[in-house]
Amino acid sequence: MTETIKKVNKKEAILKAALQLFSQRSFYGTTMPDISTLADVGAGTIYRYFTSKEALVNALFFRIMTEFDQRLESDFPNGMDTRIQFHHLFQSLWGYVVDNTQAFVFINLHDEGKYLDERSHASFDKLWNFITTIIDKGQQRGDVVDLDPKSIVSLVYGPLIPISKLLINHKYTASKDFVYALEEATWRAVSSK
Amino acid sequence: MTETIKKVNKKEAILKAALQLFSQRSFYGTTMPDISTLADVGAGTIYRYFTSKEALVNALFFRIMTEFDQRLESDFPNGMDTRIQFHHLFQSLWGYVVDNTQAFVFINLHDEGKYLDERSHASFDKLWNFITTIIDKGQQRGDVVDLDPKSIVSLVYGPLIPISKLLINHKYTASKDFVYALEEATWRAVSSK
DNA sequence: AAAAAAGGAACGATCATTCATTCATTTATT
DNA sequence: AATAAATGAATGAATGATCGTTCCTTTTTT
Repeated sequence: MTETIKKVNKKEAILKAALQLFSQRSFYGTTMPDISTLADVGAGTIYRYFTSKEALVNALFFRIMTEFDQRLESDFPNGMDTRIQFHHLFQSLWGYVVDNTQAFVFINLHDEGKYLDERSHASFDKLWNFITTIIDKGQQRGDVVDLDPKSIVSLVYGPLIPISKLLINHKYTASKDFVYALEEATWRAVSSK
Repeated sequence: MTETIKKVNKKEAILKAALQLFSQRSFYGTTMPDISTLADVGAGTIYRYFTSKEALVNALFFRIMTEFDQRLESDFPNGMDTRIQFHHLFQSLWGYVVDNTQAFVFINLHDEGKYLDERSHASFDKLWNFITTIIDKGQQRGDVVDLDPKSIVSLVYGPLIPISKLLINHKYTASKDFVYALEEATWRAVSSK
């Protein structure tokens, strides 16, 4: 199975290099030779795994969004009350950004790119819709303030964008206590009480 | 003075076109021919006003950050209490984003670009530092929750990033009442009480 | 030995930028 | 006032560099 392992290694090396460069320099600011050099593969090898630069960015975007969404949706406390659900949402959101800062920067740098295909857009919408649904149910129970769900999702998700830039530049450290204090502050904004 | 007027018009046409294209397609995704076509000037004309593509993006970034900062700092209620200062901050922040959505998208798409010079970085830091100072003083008075100022600034500034993307796509309308309700929600997060 | 994978030189396209030239306006000369 | 000379803003074809991609060759695997 050396063959398969190598194949996987090459493909993963390309995706890893692409993530690093796209998150630092953006899609158009990154060249295929840049990626092949960092991945330590020949320029032509990339095209054995991805039909084009666009196909590569879409494969990466879709994979990252799917992993992100799974992290939010897995172990979600479906039966529990709103505050507990919010706790799970907030902590898994912050947990993902702390553990995958580069991926989160990549997402927010590219989510409006015209090179993204339908599948990529759908994967982004899936995560956004999941958060919206949680907020929506909280509102139906009367636990979440009666505001446009889009605003509330932005209130929860938005702060992570500047935070992820600080994390990348090592100008921020997200300790457990820290994140919990921010959860409480955000809950104060979102709660109906 | 026809000459001067024409000069100003060309320069402004170039900056206007550059803002539109950079905010839609990013710096590297926009070509100089793209800009000259949209501005309705010859390709070489851009180089009469800006020495390079980098000089153009820096001129634009600096101008936009300076205008944004002036909007926040002008008429700021320096003597007043924290809640009133927060009201002014929040409303001028949202007011700017609603009136200059394209500019705000441009800022957040390019603020980490390696093509930005020292002057551009300083203009970004100036705005960020202004907000930080307001939060800091509120904390000293005991009115603002005792959290890292960077987190609090992100809590106030961050939500505007997804909101600006929704505004660009005409999927969000920011009415007066709406923004005021969000101000109150955000104040609940930020307030020490 | 045959087949698959990998490599990288080479290709046409397109990039940022340059520069010789045009042309409208101002200044100088009569 | 009329005309000629000078100016400099504007242009866009041309340039060298670099892009994404291809394809022939070499290496590795079976």
